[in-house]
Amino acid sequence: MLNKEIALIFIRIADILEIKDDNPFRIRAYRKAAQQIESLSEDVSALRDKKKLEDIPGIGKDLSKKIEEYIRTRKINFYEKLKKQTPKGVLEFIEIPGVGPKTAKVLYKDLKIRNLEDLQIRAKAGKIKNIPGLKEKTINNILQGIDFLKQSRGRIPLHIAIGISSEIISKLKKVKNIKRIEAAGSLRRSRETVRDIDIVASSKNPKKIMAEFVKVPKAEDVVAHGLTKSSIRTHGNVQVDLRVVGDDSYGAALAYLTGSKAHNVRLREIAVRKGLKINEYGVYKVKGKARASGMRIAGKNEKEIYESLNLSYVPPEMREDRGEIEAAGKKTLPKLIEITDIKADLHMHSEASDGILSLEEIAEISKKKGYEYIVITDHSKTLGVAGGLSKKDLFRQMKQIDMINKKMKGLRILKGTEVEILGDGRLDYSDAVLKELDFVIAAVHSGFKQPENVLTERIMRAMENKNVSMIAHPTGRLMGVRDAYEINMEKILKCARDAKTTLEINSYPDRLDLNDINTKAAKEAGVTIGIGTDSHTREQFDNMAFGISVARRGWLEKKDVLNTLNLEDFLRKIKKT
DNA sequence: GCCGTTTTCGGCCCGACTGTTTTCAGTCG
Repeated sequence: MLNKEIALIFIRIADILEIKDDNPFRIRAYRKAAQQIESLSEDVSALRDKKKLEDIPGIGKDLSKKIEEYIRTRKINFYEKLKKQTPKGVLEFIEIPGVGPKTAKVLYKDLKIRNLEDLQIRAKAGKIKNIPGLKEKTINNILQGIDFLKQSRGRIPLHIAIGISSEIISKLKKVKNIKRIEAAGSLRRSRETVRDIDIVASSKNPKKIMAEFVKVPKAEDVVAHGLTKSSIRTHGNVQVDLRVVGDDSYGAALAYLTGSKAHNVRLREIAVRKGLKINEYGVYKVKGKARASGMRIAGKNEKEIYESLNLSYVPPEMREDRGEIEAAGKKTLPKLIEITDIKADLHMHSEASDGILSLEEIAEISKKKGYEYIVITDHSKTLGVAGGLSKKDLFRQMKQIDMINKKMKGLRILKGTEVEILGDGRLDYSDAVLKELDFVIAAVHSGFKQPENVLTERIMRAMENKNVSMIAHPTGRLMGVRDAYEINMEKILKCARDAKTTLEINSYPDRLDLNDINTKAAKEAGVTIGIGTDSHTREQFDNMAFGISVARRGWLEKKDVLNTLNLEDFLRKIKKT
């Protein structure tokens, strides 16, 4: 996929143009284009072949030419030229919190500082002097920002962020006069990682809330402390922002802080066209030409904000400017799947392979979860490191499951496996063995570096096997450890649909695989999705919520997901003949 | 650089907080 590479280049171009003080709208055009390209499920090369590059919103004549140039030559001349004009270290400067293009420019142009190290040394030595706008406090902030950047580049996983935010929210809920409070931002949109945590609250006494917020035990230091807006940094170096508004503005503030930015900009553009103005306090009728605040027509809750624009309410997970605005205008938004729609967990490991729970324990917990059925899917023999089951072990487990099912009421355990897809696409058990099972998951755990066509063929061969019901974690990524392996997703999706093989959303927080974008593409291709937790321990059963988040971000409805079916329909649906 | 039921040119979303100012620029979301 070249999409990511091209998106990154466009972001870099925007960064450099910003430092060069170029036309801000031109800069925005590059950023918007990058965001749209990242959201594509189809490879840009495929779109180029169909001559559809200019159909991408935000891509016009010029940018489509640049994309074509990159596909052809793996380079964009314009970018290469820009890079030559800007020292590499300078681009790092704008990643420092509190340092933007203007300061970065001063640092390299007036002070001739080349990189982060250099900056840190000279700032510490007190050698940054006599520069307008750069006094002691700012320099201190820059030094702190560098520390921050060095400690934690990048984003934190969603589940960690949820832990931090719920702890802070439960503390603040106890403060007198607080009316409503919840997490907003990318956390509320359930992005797989978040950069910082945004919390919104309503109260008659914001000052009091602010005072409590900046001294929560989690706070390492206070980044900003204002009347309605404050930021802290936690011991784990995560920034948390709190915004407090009056209760009549709560919905507006929540929508504003939930974003995404791209989604909000679209909303505001629609508002302008209707003679309205949206800010974090509400929706206002604009009087005459003056932008002075006119009559307020919405703001108490999010729903009335969308209604004031004649749009359906958009669930937070969809607010990415990936077509939801258009669908909300046409009132054709999908009714997203809920966690209560789930009737089964399709992917679970017992102590027989690398899990720690017995079959009985798994059954007990699953019953408590309200599931109607589950599938036990231990590893197959070749995956020795994970205690893969020999054929003999597998048959023993099947017998054991029969016995438990006989005794147990209210839950049916199905016999399954997570069978290895071997290097050449053969499976780790013979068809004669596999056909004895109710539900077969096949997965790749080796040979990640095979060339794209080999890996794609390998998975397709597995999908075409009559006994294979589902492919687990289809792209193999492990966040923070390794990227997805190279496969041709378009071919995989087509094959999955034709072979009637389900693709998994693996709910394990480091996997979330398929991801949101591939999930949406799968739905559009007519592929059935199954959601599994890949549980090895008791706690991991709860990860289903993360799988549901991905499904919702991929626009899935109940009918798109295999394990929302009751047992009877499920068994009928997975028959491939 | 993109885009068009007001336009192929002239628009392009909106406000809070900080630090260093003395009325505001820079940064952030």
